[in-house]
Amino acid sequence: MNRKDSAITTEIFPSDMRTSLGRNLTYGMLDVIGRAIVIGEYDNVAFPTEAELARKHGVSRAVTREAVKMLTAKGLLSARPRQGTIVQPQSSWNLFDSDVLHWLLERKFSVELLRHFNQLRVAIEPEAAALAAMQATDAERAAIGAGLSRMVAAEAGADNTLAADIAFHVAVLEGSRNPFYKQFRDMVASALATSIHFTNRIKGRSASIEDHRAVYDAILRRDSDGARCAMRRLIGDVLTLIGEAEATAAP
Amino acid sequence: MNRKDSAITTEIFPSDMRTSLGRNLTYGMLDVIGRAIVIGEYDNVAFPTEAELARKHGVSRAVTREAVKMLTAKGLLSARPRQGTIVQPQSSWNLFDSDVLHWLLERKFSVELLRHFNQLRVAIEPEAAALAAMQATDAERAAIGAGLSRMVAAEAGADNTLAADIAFHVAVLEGSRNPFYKQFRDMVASALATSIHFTNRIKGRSASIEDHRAVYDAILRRDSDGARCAMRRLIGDVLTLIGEAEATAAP
DNA sequence: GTTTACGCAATTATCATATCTATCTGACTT
DNA sequence: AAGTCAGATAGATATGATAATTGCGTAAAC
Repeated sequence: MNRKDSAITTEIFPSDMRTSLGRNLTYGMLDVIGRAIVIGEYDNVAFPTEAELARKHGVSRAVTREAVKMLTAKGLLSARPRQGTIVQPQSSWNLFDSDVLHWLLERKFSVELLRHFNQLRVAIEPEAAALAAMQATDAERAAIGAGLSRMVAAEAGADNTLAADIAFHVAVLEGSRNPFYKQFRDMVASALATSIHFTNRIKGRSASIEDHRAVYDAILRRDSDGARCAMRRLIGDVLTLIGEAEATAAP
Repeated sequence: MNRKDSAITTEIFPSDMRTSLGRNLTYGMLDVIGRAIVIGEYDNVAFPTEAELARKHGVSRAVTREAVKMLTAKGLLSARPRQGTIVQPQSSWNLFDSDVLHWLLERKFSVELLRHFNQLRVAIEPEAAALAAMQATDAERAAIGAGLSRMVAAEAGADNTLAADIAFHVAVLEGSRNPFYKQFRDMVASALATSIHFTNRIKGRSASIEDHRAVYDAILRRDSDGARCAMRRLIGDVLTLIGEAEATAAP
């Protein structure tokens, strides 16, 4: 079969496909199967065999196996002869993988997921700010300041609000000089992108900029406790809003 | 070529191979290549082509491709036609992948890595303890208590010290009822396994047990601030020791 | 002289097929 | 019961051929 005939090709190329993934059949399969797993399509049904998957999507078994292997590496699947391929429990998924994260967010908007995100952020980012206050280089401090400037510019309509917000928070993570903290880039970006629809209407942007500036100022004067508290307040506020939303929605 | 003839087979089967990985050629290749990348074997040399890798290790190209795809999924590699396969910068590696973590730790003992670990723990675990104090179920609280009991038993020689310590900290993470926190299982286990050699001699185990008990007590009485502080003290102590070690070693 | 267009070659991407190996099931034996 | 063996199934591996992509050098065009 020619590649042009593949079901995957017509299914997702070229419009729907995630840009961060490559543009070949293997990545297409990865995306389609990964999304289906996260959606829960195989929750109470047996996962297809390699041969079935290959036939259903119109690709070779080699391509199928490569996609399955990638999903195995991300913790979504495991495969054994005779038993077949099985979906792993969610607890073993690698939630910090940006593909997995993307599929999860794409699934459906969930306030609970947003709360989980921000419960993590409230642990990570204040500590990152504290580390940045102590150890960030001049260039890294400048990047944080640049992020703040972009937020100010965005308020005047000269920049994108979300992009500026992300730039600020990512710059703080970078300033921590700890590779593990830097890993939260994607997570923070996703959390902000998701929560922007949620918080936009509730609370004015100007107050938020003051909160961000407090973080920046503390980092500049190398006040790690101050930076930690300021960042904690920033995210704590969002968390409070989320809690209220859950309380009113759930009664 | 028969599987029994493969270089991988003699290279790593059956003794050296990580037990968490499967026992087939693909996982063998994954382990060998992943380790080589993390060690830095390809830092200033071009990464081999698929054909070369396959020939060098005596396996087929299909197996090689599957291993490369898994490493791509973990962020260590990227592949494009004509350009070849290239090692990604460390910043895009997925450090929360337990394989990557394992290769990193295996590389060589580094106080800096241990510090990075514990700088993350000091963010995560106190917050997890605070969440557990508020939301953990009775069963989860009991699991934390069981971990503490095992630590006491270990002191009397009736249990393994490291395993008990890990059980306690993992139970706290589970008690947070947040899937993102639960992801740090492997990281905390690795950090504890690594740091046990480091802290054992410096500070008595009994003091540590009292610190752990303080966390447990706070969680039991649903005192989230107390749990956060107690856990923070626990890990902060380790961090201080690491800092002192770096200060005396560096100059 | 600079830019564009084109074609070659290298490398990954894909396919098809055959065979091997691990493991589950169930029957058979002890 | 407990152990052993045979068949069936699904993943694991090998092989060789073809397709698609793209970096790069070269020639043509301006």
